[in-house]
Amino acid sequence: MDKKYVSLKDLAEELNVSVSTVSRALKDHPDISFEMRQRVKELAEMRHYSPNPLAMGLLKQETRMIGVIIPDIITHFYASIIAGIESVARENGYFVLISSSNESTQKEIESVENLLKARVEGFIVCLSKQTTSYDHFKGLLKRNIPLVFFDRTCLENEVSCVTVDNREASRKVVHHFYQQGYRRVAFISGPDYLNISKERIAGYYDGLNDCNLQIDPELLVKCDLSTDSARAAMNRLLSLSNRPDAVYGINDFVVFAAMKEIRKHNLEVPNDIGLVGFTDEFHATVVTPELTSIVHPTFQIGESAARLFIDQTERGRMPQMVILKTELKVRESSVLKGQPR
Amino acid sequence: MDKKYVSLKDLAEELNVSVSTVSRALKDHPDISFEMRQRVKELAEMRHYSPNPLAMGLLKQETRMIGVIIPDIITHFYASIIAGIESVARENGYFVLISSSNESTQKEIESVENLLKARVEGFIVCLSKQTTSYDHFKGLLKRNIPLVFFDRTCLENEVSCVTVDNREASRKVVHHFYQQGYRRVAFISGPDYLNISKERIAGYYDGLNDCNLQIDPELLVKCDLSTDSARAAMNRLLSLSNRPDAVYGINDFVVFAAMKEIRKHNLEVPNDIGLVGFTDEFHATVVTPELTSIVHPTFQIGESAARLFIDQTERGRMPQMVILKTELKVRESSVLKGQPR
DNA sequence: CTGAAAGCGCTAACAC
DNA sequence: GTGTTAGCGCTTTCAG
Repeated sequence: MDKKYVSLKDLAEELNVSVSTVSRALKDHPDISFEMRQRVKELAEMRHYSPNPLAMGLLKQETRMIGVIIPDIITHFYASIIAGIESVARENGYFVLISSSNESTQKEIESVENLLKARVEGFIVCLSKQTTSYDHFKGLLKRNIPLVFFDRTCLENEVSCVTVDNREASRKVVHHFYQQGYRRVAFISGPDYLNISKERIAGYYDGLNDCNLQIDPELLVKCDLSTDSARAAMNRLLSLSNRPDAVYGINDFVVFAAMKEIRKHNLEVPNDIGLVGFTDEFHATVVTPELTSIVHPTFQIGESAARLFIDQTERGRMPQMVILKTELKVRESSVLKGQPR
Repeated sequence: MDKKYVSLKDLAEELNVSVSTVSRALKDHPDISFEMRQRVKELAEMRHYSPNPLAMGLLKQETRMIGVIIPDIITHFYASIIAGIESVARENGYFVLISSSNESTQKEIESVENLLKARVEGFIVCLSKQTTSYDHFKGLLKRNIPLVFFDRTCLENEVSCVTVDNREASRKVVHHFYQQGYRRVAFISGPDYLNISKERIAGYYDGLNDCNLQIDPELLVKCDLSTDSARAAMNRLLSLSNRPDAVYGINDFVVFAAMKEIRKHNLEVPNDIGLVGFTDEFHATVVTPELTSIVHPTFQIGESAARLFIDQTERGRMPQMVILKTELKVRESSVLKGQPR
């Protein structure tokens, strides 16, 4: 099989000039005569020349590759963020190498190592839900390798992060429930060490306080974000002697599980129990009743993360924090059909 | 900023030997003394040496990168296939570069060009729904660049393809409807030039014939796979003087749209109209009633595609066709609650 | 205005 | 056993 790509050398030979002349001509170096530039460019065009990124990378010590580590790629939330990252990356001439941690710290560490071996220039990461030790990321910082976290973050003081106004969002949810006439608002949260859990819990409390609702520890339950544990959490709520009349879930996935559990108990959404989710995945509009949810600006999260990354890599910017606004999209699952109680 | 990675040269200098000695020692070349091998390996370990893939790629003219082009990354179907591709790729030391066509032929062509510029070794592709001319892929074949299609395929005689038993699957759907007592089975298909449309229509006819149901051209409607056109298609069916009592959709997405339209007309699933989808995305179990659907073995599709790719690249295998089995997962949307009619 | 040469990190053929 | 050298494709001094 013959060579697949033409090199500068090939062009040079064909034109009977040196490689360096060709190289310069293609970059419009002023030293090169106009005529020569024309000739070179013409031939390059004709032969479909494209510079070999490997050679460039080797020379410049840069690969134009960004390593992205996410818990998984099949959740709409992450897929959509990746789309955002990709779009900014592409605009700036970067490629994206994706690696899934499958929510396992072990695989997350491996992902870092593998991507490093591939010589990515830096990382954009959403922590696995298991991860509580951050040594593998501290190592990157020590080596001055650019790093950006989104959604689930850590080391916030030293690393660029992109999140949403989790606390404010949660507060809005409680307000909304209150306005609809719900009075016993429960929250199904995630693991305590995750920033998103902490922030959303804080906002939940804020909201309860704002509305003069009593904080009842029984109404704050936790799950590990899996379907099973979400169901279990919902069951705990349903078995309370004084069960909630509204449930807010840390993400839509959890809420879908809760919804099924509620139905199993022959209770009805929204009249017996109001329901609000977080993320607003596509499915939110597919379920019946349609799910009220905090809209996560997923694509923009990706875009912001990529932009922070590039700022850091190319312009040496200091780490910064970007907090995006969310919005409560009210649908059927939290709107009382009868008169508000 | 100092150098981020240690090179063979660094190791060589530290050990006062030549670069080639180090290189050979690390590969357990028999020429090198056992003692030297030990010393070299030890230091390499200590310094976290990892070979520079750019240098290797330049030398060997290979990048170990696979270009993957998909209509989009946020649909569960594609995301899940990518996960499959990635898993096999990783096992075999390949990286995956993903590029979305956004269902546009133009962007598909650009994706090919960009990935080529990045020097991917070959492609795994699912055609955009717009694509009817295949010149950009023929070009790859001419240049002997490995190519594998999945799901939406073309050039089947010259290119490796991974699909599912579309025809058989459709037939099974019609049989199922028939057994449940449905008699006017409609099919919402996609654009005619797509292989998946053709094959599923063929199976739909097969099924009707098997069951001695009359083929009524009014019951075969087409959409461009968008929500809007799916809704329009469903509306056409609902406005028929003799409307269908069962609807089969070319994918779940289309069926969700149809479901909404049915509800708008105050008809009930499954009693007024039975519903079956294709793909079995996660949402299938989230909607009410839960959706009966053909289970698409998405992860395996990805795995197979990647394996075909590697067979072709590394073992020079001829193009082949892999057809995976599907299964009908019966849920609520197609099971009559009252007595079968 | 253009060419020669070095070097990015690595391997392999060829010395010795 | 180990070192030397050339070369993969490219840019960039330094010469001329």
